[in-house]
Amino acid sequence: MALRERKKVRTREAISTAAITLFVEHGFDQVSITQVAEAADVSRRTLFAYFPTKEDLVVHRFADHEDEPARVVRARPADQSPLTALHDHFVERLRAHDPFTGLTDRPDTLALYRLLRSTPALMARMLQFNETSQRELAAALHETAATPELTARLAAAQVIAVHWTLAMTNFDLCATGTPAQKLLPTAVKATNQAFTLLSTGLTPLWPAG
Amino acid sequence: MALRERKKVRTREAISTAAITLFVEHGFDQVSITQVAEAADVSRRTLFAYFPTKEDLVVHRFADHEDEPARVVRARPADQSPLTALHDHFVERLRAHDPFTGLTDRPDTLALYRLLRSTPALMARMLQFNETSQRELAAALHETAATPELTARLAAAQVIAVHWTLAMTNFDLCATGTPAQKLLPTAVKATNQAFTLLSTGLTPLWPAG
DNA sequence: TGCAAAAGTAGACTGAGTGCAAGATAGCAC
DNA sequence: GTGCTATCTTGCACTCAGTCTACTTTTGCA
Repeated sequence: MALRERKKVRTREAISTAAITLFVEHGFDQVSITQVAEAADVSRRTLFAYFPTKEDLVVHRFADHEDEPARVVRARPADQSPLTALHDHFVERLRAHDPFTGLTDRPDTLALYRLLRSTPALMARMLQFNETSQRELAAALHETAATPELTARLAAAQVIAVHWTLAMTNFDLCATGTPAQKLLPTAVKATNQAFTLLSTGLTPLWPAG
Repeated sequence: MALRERKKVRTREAISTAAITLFVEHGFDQVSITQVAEAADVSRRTLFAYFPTKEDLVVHRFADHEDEPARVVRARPADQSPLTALHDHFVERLRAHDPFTGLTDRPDTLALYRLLRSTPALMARMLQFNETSQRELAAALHETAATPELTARLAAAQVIAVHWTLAMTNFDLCATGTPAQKLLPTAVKATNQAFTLLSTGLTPLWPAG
């Protein structure tokens, strides 16, 4: 990688780190873009060349996971159902303590999550990621599992909604301070329950008409 | 109702109408708050007394429906399952051409929807409504259907996601210009399919492991 | 008619984000 | 090394959303 490229990566990282550090310490709304730029030792204008909005300074760290569900469905073995693939993958990421699942020990990741949850503007941005995930997952289901378009969209919406609910629930558990290792069994059980619910539907919950 | 109250209602309506008219005509981002205030013949500061943000000028029209799913679940007969109540209610609103379902003929409502869909900031705000709906529905399920908290949250997330998907699908159909009456059978069929999916789960779609 | 509370207004201010034009730096030729 | 070019960076001025404060007008009610 050339010097120019390396510098860009370093600058980007410096800006993001400075931003998150300040935001975590003083709150998202209490820190201005100008302060972030000063802390990262770049001009305000350069900061905007790297991150289009203030929110992106934080949420870009989650952008990689946007198309994860779609990728998982596309990469599954031919004889595996999409739902099983998604289920297995989530449990696997859970065991790896992937922050993507909401289950994590790392203090900086916990602080980042706390920042997200307590800042409406950031949550709104995260929900937009979910929309993208959903659209891509729907496409993947439509193309690889011979699912009609409307059905694929409905299924994708359900899966992503469940995904998000699980992640937020896991984070809330972690936020109490309990070590992730100790919470893993609970989290796995919740995941299994959630995917069973997706798989067998809501009728078993409320059998009556 | 006293004069003061009537005036407030009228002013609020005038501001909102002026805003939506301008936004529909020129686009949300192309119209400034100042222009809206001038069109409604109030000061900028007064406008902000009625609507906290620019987005709210548009989306406040949907705010009433935020707790509709929760209300439906709470108001259902004792022997009816929550899912049936939600299903019946959605079909009923569909037959009434309630804009809430995305199925509508009225040109101004269609224009409003088009505005929403083409403006990311407005869509983001709508998704926040969904979050609230979801939280309230979860509470209603937890309290009236003896559903454990996590289960209630998961179910609520699924229902609201499906709701939103149906509404957007219906709107997309209406946006082509077809009269709502003609689309009703399709929309009802889609709704039935969606609630069946919720009810019996995703396994029937992809039977293999 | 008079008075208190509510509603509206004017104008200055902060902070996010953009456009532009000039300056600094990396890559590459020679 | 020297110079040329493309890219990166910067400063400055600008627009617009949203807030604060202090002031005027209007309404409800005695």
